[in-house]
Amino acid sequence: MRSPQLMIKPNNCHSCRMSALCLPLALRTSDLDLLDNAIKRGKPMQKNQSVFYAGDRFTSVYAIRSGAVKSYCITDDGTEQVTGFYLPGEIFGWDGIANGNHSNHAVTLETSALCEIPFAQFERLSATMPMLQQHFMRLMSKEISTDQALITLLSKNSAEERVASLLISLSKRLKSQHLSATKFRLPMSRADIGNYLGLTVETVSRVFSRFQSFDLIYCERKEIEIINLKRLSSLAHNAEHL
Amino acid sequence: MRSPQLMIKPNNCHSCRMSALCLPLALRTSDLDLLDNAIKRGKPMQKNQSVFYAGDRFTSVYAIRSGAVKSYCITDDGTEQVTGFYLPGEIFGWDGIANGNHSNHAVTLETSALCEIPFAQFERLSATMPMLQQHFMRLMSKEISTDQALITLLSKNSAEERVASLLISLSKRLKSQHLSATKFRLPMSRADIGNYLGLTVETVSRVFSRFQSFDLIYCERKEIEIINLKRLSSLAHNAEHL
DNA sequence: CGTATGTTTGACCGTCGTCAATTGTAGTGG
DNA sequence: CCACTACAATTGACGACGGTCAAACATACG
Repeated sequence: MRSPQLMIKPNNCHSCRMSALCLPLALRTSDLDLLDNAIKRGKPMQKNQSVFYAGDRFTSVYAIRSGAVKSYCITDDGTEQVTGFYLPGEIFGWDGIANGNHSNHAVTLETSALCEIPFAQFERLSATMPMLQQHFMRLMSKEISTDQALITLLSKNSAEERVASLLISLSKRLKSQHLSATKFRLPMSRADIGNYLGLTVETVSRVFSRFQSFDLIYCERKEIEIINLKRLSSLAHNAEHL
Repeated sequence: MRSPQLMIKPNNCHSCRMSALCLPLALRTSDLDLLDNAIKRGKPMQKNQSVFYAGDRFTSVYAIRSGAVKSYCITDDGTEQVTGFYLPGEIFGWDGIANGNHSNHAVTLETSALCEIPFAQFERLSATMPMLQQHFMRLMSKEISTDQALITLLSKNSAEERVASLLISLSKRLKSQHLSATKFRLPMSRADIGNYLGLTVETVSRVFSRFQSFDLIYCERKEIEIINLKRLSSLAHNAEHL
């Protein structure tokens, strides 16, 4: 079941092609070694596995090497609220630095390989490495930007604009990882998309159908191809920071 | 024009009744002095004054002593998006730690007194004061929680639930500052409320009218009194972290 | 006092949610 | 390997919530 690429494991942060994302650039080589020892690598997980639960003690953040993860929480009335999708090269798990407990659940959407980055190590290292601390604040700040982009999306945009924005966001993020920007597999279900975008499954499905009839995209279940990136982008006003 | 209470200026952080919110509790007295010198106090501002603009170099965060502030940004299509309301005792201006520039505008909603807290000082002090750094991360993390609560509100809740949530949120925050939880003045316009909650002015107005006809609230323009806090709270599922 | 702005209310309509039925897909065990 | 089941996705019919447009009204400010 494990795909072969999961076996490609860089044995340290030096050789990992994602280190630029996970780690501050200005890190001295000696410091990188320190960090390198702290990180728990590997952890190949199959679909629908929990990375952490809401309420769990916050100990680490996680970088995605391959696969995809969604974060969500359960609202007071017991319904699920998807709070984010995370792709290769991205870090998640910031929630709950505040009170020491995760406020979100995190589950894999497909078979995934993660790096666990223990936070205690970071705090210790931060004392001597101001860059590290700054880097983390930037990552948190980026999370805030993303959330605010989503807020704008939800309060101002139509169903079509929301779906277009998500597709463009995924496309851009994949491209930044040197993957195809126009042809990819959606890791999440229509229900997850709808939940994230504040729409019902039915509406999401209808929008996909409409996009297809307009030759904006071609899609077959989760495989998707963006035919007219330009026009799709013009619908996606708020995808920049999503 | 300046209200008398603006003249009540604590001349240092020690005597400020809000220091518990602005500053980490574990700060040693000597450290507090250092910080105290860094903070620019006073700055009484009248209504509709900009605290900072989007794009401004990020230099400080701000604590509200009295008055109220809204933050907002201009989306790609040129429309305003209100991103937050800030009340006495609260800190705003975190946005743009990421890239060194504010991503939001901030304006006073009424005559206000602010404390400007230069960030450079904090970064310098952080080296020797781990608590300070941790405190700041917590505050940022709180911002993330708030945003996610708003996302849930926007994607799952009706107009009535959204308005009720905002009212309850304001009520709780005022109460935490030892102000009345049931009778207060809304610092923002209906338009701002609608913008923040993803509703039109007309809808907000209608909801207010409906709440009034159900004897949940009594309101006359911006003066508001919560008559039935219990029932209003039951409508506000997602006000906890707002 | 007059104008600009904010607020309320009404009538109408469109988008999206709800309910329901159908089809397609993936995973399981005989 | 195929049948069976569970689940995901699609499509249609209908209705409600909230947006749009318009007008009246109240309030703040010069």
